[in-house]
Amino acid sequence: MENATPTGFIVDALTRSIVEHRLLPGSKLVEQKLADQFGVSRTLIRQALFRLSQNRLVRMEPARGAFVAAPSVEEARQVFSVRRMLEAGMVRSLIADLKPQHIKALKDHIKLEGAAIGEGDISSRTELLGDFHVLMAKLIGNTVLAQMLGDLNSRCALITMMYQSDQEAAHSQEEHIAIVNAIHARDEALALRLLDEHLCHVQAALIPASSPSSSSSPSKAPVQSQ
Amino acid sequence: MENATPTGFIVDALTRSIVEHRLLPGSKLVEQKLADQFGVSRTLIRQALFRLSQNRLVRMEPARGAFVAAPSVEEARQVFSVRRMLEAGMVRSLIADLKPQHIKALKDHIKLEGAAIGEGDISSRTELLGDFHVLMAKLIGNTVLAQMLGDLNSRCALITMMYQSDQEAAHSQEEHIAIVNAIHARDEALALRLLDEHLCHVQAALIPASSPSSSSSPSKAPVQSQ
DNA sequence: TCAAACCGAAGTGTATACACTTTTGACGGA
DNA sequence: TCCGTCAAAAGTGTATACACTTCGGTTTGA
Repeated sequence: MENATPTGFIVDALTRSIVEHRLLPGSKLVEQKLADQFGVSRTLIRQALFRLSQNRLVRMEPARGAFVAAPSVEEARQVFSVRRMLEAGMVRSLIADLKPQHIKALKDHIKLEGAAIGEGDISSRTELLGDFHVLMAKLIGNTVLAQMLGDLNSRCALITMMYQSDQEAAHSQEEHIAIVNAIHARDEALALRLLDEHLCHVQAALIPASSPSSSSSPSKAPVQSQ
Repeated sequence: MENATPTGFIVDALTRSIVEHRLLPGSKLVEQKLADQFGVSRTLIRQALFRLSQNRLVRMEPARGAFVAAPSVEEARQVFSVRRMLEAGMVRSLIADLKPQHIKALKDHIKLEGAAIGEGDISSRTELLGDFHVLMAKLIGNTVLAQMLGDLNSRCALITMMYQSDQEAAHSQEEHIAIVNAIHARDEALALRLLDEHLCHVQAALIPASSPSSSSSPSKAPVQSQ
């Protein structure tokens, strides 16, 4: 995630602010204020906002400005649907060409998760729980996939951080452990089932009073800070 | 694809130029020249180039400028791997909740493909053959997925257009027909097998003297126009 | 002859200026 | 009181200016 360019620095800073809910969904992002805050000109702020709008973390309305995105329940559902598709294929690939160091990397990662959960570090915990999935993509050597999963992650990290409780985080980690064990045993059917359940659990925990299952709910009125 | 904003117009125009190989991979994109050409200032050109670099159609090097991307064989392999994962899940979803109008939409689309292939309109043919896959995403009501597939498509359309022959295009369309028939028959196993084969064929046709199957080949030196 | 240093041209990176749009709040009439 | 109008303020959209980096070619010293 290291980004040396000024724009990259601003993008990272804003991403953190959004994901950690220091900027609430729906908040207006006024260019000049951000420019003053970061000590740069509007030029760089605008570049950063455009990049964030392509990540779907920010929504831009012509001549009206940039707002922190407020993903609808329906959008979250679609994102998780895509993740299930991607990750099923990923686990198959991983099992098909499994190496000892893969298992070691996954287990090491789970230890990190455990540490963050134990310390109650919510920001780091959310990041690590998401990175577990990105790590699998990297292990099968598919950087394209890894980046897509990373984007999908941050796209809904905003929701994750808002709703996920301590208990749910711990539960997520237990499921990660079970998945790694199934992979280790090269039990593809079990790993796929566990993964699908895991993603469904995460999704279900995020969506408060879920709409039945239908599509295209009119995006709920977001928080309108400022 | 309609985009009313000036930047969007420039992005679309450059995308077409790249995909249709009027701009060759590796070409340098000088901001002032493009600005003169489009009759706007460098500001808008820069915005467009940044957007294209996030699509991976353009690669930007700090203080050196923007270049038309030259995806490596390895990257193409990864993109197709991701597509296979996504589209397998998509076809399952589609069959699970199949409606008559879905079949109609797919068959209508195939007719369009046939027309473009008959007329030898290479640009339109490539676009339609790619849109077949996006259409399936739209039919299952997943716009997130549809957009991802669209991005993946354009990301390698550059390669597709470069290598795909008339014969291969016709072959692609025949495979589309077979897939739709399998979907119509709700034969999931057959549809999945045909889809996987189809994507493998497209991929194989694109990659000239493919590296065996291993990962992370050092990206080959691209065409260095100018 | 060759290589390293140098200089000007070309091009990118950032800041600023200004035009145009949207918002806000006050005023006036019904 | 309420609604429509209008003007000032705030904010976005685009162009331009200028500093800094990179690239090519020439000169200079050994």
